[in-house]
Amino acid sequence: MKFQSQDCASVSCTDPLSAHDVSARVVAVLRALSHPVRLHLFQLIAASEGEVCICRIQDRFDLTQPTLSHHTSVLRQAGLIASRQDGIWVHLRVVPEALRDTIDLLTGLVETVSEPLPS
Amino acid sequence: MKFQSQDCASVSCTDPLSAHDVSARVVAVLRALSHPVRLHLFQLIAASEGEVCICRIQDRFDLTQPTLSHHTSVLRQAGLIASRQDGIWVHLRVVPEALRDTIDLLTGLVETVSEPLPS
DNA sequence: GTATCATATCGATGTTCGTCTATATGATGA
DNA sequence: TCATCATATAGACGAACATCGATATGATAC
Repeated sequence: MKFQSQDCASVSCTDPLSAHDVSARVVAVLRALSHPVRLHLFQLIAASEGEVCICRIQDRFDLTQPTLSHHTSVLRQAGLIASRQDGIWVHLRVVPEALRDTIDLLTGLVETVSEPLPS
Repeated sequence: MKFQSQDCASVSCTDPLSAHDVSARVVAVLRALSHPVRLHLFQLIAASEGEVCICRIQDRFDLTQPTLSHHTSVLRQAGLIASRQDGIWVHLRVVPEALRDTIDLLTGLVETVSEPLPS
């Protein structure tokens, strides 16, 4: 008898509650933070009281000004930070709500695994 | 008088508790999950009871087998999943501890912002 | 007005990533 | 042994990304 063109005997996997658009936004946030410079940048801004001037951040990195500007732009487009113009300077602040969905999704995944047998 | 070659009058930003190696691992985890296919893949595995056979996952994606194999490899190298060989088949399971540091770091960032004036 | 500053944008370049086809690996059944 | 299966690996190729130098933008001081 030929080898049955069959899958293994394990149970099929099920899709977790759709929410495709949520996943898309979460992916965008994860992508924005998945670069060492941007994660550090975000940490610096978050650790500041309220907001930080970009000029105070530049010398923390061994990168040119356009490169830093690019990274802040990525964070801004992901909704993770917002900026306020103050004369010549630009002050950055974190938008904490932007992380909510991401944290919730990751936490949910861990909990799903920890409790494999929901009654 | 010339324009002072000076920074703005805002306060300097401070580095949050070093932990450079933690950040590096967190970045690796974020990178691994920052692709729609891999996030979905991870969700499918996490939503399964204990583990899933790869053969059960393939048809959920419109991708070739080598491409899926590549993505599972990325998740495995990030420590997010582990695999068990069972004859011809390979079963995948989530390693929930791998997400701990990442969740903690992100949660910490949000809390830092929410409470701008620690006494 | 002009000069000078902080920041943003443009365009180029090398590197990394995602995907594919083709093939290898290693296990199973006959 | 040999054929067939599930999965992994190799190599190629185009797309996306990180970085840079050069330049633009727009605000301030004179």
